[in-house]
Amino acid sequence: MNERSQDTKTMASNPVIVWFRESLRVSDHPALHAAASSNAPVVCCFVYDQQSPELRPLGGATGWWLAQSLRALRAELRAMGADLIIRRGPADEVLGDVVRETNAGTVFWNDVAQSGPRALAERVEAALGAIGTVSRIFPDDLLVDPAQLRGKEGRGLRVFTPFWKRVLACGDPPKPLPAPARLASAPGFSSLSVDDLGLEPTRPDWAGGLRETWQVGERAAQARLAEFLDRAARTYAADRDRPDIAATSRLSPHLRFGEISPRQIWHAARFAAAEHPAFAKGIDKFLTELGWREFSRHLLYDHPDLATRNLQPSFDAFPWTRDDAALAAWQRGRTGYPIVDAGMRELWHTGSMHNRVRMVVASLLAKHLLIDWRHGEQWFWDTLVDADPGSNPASWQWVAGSGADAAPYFRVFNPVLQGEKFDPDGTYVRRWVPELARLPAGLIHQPWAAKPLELAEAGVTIGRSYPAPIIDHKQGRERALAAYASLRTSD
DNA sequence: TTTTGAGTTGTTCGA
DNA sequence: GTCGAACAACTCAAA
Repeated sequence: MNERSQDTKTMASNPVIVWFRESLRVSDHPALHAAASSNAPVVCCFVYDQQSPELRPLGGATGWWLAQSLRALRAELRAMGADLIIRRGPADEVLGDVVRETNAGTVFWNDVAQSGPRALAERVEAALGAIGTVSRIFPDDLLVDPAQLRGKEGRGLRVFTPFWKRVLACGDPPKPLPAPARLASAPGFSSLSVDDLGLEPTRPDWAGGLRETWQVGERAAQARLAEFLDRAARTYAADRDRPDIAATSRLSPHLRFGEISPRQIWHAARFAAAEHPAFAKGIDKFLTELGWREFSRHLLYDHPDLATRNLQPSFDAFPWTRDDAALAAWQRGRTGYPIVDAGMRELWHTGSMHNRVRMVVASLLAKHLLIDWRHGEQWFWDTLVDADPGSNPASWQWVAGSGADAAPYFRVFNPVLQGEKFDPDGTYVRRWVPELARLPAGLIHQPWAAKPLELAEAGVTIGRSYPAPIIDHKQGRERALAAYASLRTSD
């Protein structure tokens, strides 16, 4: 009886809309939670917007991930009694259409604390306001609001350690919200299918490796976090730099699309550290990595053009070279440096690369090859499933030396030493560069130094089955140091 | 306001 | 093999 009258009342009220942006999940989703609490029918809407100039277009790999993530979200919502309405077009126009179709009085969404997405959201809010619709916006994608974390002269902090101390001093972020048990659904509005968005490759189908590698979606993200905290967090501090060991959380693409929130990660990690004191060190280190994501997005908040402009203006005079052949060799994993080639091939196949190796490949491109970091950033943007608008450009600038708290110019990675130090048995290289698999560990990171007999036994011919180094390390290093020195004398 | 100390992730060289 | 110093100077944050 009660239920029935409740239903009648609910059906009578106008629906509300939840605009899904980056938070492709149902738990700890402030906008969805608030919409569900209103007891009105909920229309969940995703707008694929390639037209609004405020948004950076997705890369290929993130596009593929988005398609999988939308399917997972739609399944979650259907299990709760609602559907996901997918539309395409400029978000302000599309949401206006959906409001008119549904007669909704309120649109809820989670904030994305970046100037582009915020500018778009402001246009949406204005368009909705013009037709008498209320917008309700909730903080979501960061632990701390960048506007609340200011240094002198109102600027954002540009050194990581004080930044992270300030974030920690803010105390725990809000506790994660539960997923709504069920949603009062509004019936049948037209929707595109995920296939209609054309986010997935057909010919050639380059996504096979991505499908093999990843389980996409909120449930997979939660499972991965639980598994990491249960097992790998214990050794994380010691092993996180080892690409040959599965020591990292691999949560970054899930975070990128908000399949899991930073608050959920924070609280789960703190809980695990309290349960297992032996994990505390690893977990602190892990949370620091969450801090780098936070730091990068705060930088992006203050510097919307982070992906295109040097944070240190002195770098505008840097003598980058143009070398399309070298860039292509780097992209394809044919530089002749095994650790670099392994990383670039891992990237192409899986849409990801171990963090340590990202630094090595980036250093080779920007320093040995003197190729503008923006080319590397764009390649990563297109090929990484976790390509993040903050982390990706901030990290590239960090390696190149033009960024915040950046690596000093004289820090040029030696790809042989890095390989020997972090992939000591050559396991990682053997996996991704199979033509070198039969070389012994002592030679696998510098095959050109092997004796003819050793190469013959391993079936390797330098220059034929595997390239000679694209540039001699010592020579490349000296050239890089000279280029960086020119910045200081040029003004 | 001025001063002071510090700043994710390295490499090389020479003792 | 191991160890410490040099590799620069600057910007940043906080006392």
